[in-house]
Amino acid sequence: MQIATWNVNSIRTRLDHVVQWLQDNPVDALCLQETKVVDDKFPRTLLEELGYHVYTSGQKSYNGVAIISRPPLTDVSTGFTAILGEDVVGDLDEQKRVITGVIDGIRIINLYVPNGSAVGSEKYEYKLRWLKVLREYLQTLLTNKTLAVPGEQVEREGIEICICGDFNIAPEDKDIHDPAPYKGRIMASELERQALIAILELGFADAFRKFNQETGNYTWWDYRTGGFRHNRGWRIDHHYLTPALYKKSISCTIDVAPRKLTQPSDHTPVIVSLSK
DNA sequence: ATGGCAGTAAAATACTGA
Repeated sequence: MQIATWNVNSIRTRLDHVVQWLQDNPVDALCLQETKVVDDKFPRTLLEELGYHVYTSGQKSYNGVAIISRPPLTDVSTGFTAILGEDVVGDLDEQKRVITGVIDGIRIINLYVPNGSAVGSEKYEYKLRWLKVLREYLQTLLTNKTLAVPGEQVEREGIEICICGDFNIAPEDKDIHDPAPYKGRIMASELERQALIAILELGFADAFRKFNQETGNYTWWDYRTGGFRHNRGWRIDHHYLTPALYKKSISCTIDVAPRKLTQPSDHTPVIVSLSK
């Protein structure tokens, strides 16, 4: 079982790259972020012709997530509200950043965590609030096995979980090419890292760091500063696994090839492989 | 300290990203 994550920065602009990549890397599931398109306009045909099922939660211009899955997903839901209810979630589902479904007993949760703009900004507060609700969402999926519908008990599938996506957080300084100037700044601030740790303490582990402890491994490079050419990047796209899946993981690799293409996304795919 | 580049919506710039 291979599960990949890739922030494509517009699926319509990057469709050729995604189709080519899936032909070269026939993963079981590909989680996309920043699709930037409403569901009706999502370019699904070529992906379906490759033999994939397409599940989307999109909006105009911004955000948007999708799961491209070879077997059909079961128990698909989008947003936090489906699991937590409106009272807890408030307006957080207006931005389309969450989609989940189950294959082979594994719940895949595809996330596009808010960027947060700058520490101290309104968007930063939104990011922290979003991460707090994400923790509740994951806790509910891990433990309660119930839907948020009052009085209704629903047995949920897929208690083993693979969270993946664009977290917009570098967990450690070694995930940043040059951490010093970014100390305390967006994607590296203490409160963001603490919020991520609080989530991982529910029982998730970083698949990539099981296999590689080195710095210099990045998943995003800034368009503006020739970042990729100089490998001035950040590792902000992650897979987090529950213990049984973590044990079963046999590799987690960053594929830098798509970042070298013309007109690339600023992110590149990350793939986790799980043994049977 | 700011902008660099890129995508979207829309028709020129404004907004957002990270």
